[in-house]
Amino acid sequence: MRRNFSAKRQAIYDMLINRTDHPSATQIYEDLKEDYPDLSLGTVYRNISLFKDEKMAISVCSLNGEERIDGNTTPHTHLVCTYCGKITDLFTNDVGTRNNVVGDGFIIEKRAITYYGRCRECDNRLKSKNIEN
Amino acid sequence: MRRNFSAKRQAIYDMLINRTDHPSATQIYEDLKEDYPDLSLGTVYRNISLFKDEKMAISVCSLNGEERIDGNTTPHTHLVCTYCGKITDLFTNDVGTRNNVVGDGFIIEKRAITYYGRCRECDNRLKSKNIEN
DNA sequence: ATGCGTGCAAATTTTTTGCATTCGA
DNA sequence: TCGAATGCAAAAAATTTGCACGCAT
Repeated sequence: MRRNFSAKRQAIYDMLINRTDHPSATQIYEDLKEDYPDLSLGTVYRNISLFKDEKMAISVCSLNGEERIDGNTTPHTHLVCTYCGKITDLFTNDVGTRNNVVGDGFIIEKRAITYYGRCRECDNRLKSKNIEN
Repeated sequence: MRRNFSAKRQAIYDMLINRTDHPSATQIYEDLKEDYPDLSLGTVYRNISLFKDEKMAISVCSLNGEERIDGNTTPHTHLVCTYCGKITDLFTNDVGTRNNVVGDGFIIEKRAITYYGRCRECDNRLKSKNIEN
């Protein structure tokens, strides 16, 4: 399938890359409404889904019922403020961890490490499919 | 507010502790329906929300539109299979990372580190509130 | 008796989807 | 021109909430 990279798709992607707060679909929609008054929320969701499929974006977490998206797939750490909902990035050179304080004064209450991938069963299933086909 | 730990609340909590697959609200509901035919989905959501408030449970991630919950608040790593939706735990003694393979043959495609807590602004706000009151 | 916990159902919010139309290579 | 991308609105799915009733202390 040939793919067009439309102006709106580009704008949505730019937002994921340029905004530092890892917006939700609705936040992207609200923001782009100004420049693209005829933008549809469905389009935002459709493109986010596409970006995730193509590994151009990832889900950071679910916060207050909204999924938050990051267009930066470079390995880095996320700082999620559960009080105001702001999400920032922490790159290794920012690390100055003393007493659970990192980056620009962010206070860690909970650390989470999550690996996304495929379990042994799914890996086997995928392998055998490749052989059959 | 004094709190009763009702049979249903206990059953929901047990499910979060005993099930190893980190179920969603709907999954818990379906499962408990057998033993508690009059259970309400609202009750499951209300209790999950309560457990999160009291730090007895955490949100693992949002997978296929459903928030997945863990009642084990001990620090550990989550292995999320994005193919079948299974989520397992990895404790440090399981770690045998060679070539992105960990635990029981789980293949890592993406690593995510997330710190939950409070940003500097919110921390300041909370502090000054405590002084005022 | 008091008030927390729940069922039920409605309401709200988030996300997905079908279809006709528009857009872009 | 032709299929991809979108708008729109309806639908589906997930989550929250109001209210009256039940249950535990």
